Amino acid sequence: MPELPEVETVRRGLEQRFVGRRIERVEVGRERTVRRTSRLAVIDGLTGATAVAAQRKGKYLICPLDTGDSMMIHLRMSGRVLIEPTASPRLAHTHVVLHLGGSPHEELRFVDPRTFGEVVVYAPDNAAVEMPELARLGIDPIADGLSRAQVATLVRGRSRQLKAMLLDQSVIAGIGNIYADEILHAARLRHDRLSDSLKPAEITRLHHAIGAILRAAIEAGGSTLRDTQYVDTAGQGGWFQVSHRVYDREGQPCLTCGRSVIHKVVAVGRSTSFCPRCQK
DNA sequence: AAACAAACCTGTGCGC
DNA sequence: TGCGCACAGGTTTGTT
Repeated sequence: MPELPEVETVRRGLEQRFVGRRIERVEVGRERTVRRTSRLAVIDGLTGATAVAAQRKGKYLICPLDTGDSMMIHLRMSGRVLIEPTASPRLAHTHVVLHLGGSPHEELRFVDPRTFGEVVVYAPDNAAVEMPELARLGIDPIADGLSRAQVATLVRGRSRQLKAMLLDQSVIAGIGNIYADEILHAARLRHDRLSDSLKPAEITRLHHAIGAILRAAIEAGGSTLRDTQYVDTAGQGGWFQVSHRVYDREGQPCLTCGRSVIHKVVAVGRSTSFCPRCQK
């Protein structure tokens, strides 16, 4: 599912192929995708506008517009942003279409089978009211940078299970289930270790793992799993899944030590995979 | 403060 | 082969 590396890959696609192109016409199919505001608000807010940048905060995509408003897109679990030729057939569950100016004739398509995703047009000056969750986001390890000292502060300031802490967007923004498991494996730490129990060397490993895993995943264009349909704006999948060392590898040998990878459902009902030998 | 559950959806993959 | 059902997951909200 789209987490920081996947969303960052989409952001780069928007930067290259969406920013600077006037939105000539807007179609909103399913109202649920624009439930935050309304069909009319999104059509009015985007028609004639041009995105001046493509930004990312955690898993949120934000495009400031030349009108002064901003467009927010969240992919949630099954959302996709595709930029495709106007003449090409649209996928099922295409809920929002932005016809782009210039050539070639292309349109931005928001596709989302499970309809958890959102497209919002809001006024940045009023973000505290219209997009309150943005203000609650914690540090983005890539966009903001995350120092070892900051990680030390985060883990010492609370007594939480590490996986729950990594998944908490108000602590660190952008990590989801896949990268939480991969980061913890790389750091050789169990998901249920309490944050305030980490020794200095373990904090160092956690800090390093967060940056290393996320950067490698971005480099690989994210993870495309067999059951998910994550693709970038050009419709291409990522390939970081071939580098997963524990996620979705239940019963297979740990690539570090050979011990069978364990799978269990932990807090928040999230499936979790880890190596019982490498991770302590 | 932290853990836990439920809710929102629908395509997929499994067991029978 | 066909059917039904558990499952997947990001985030918010409410409860323990």
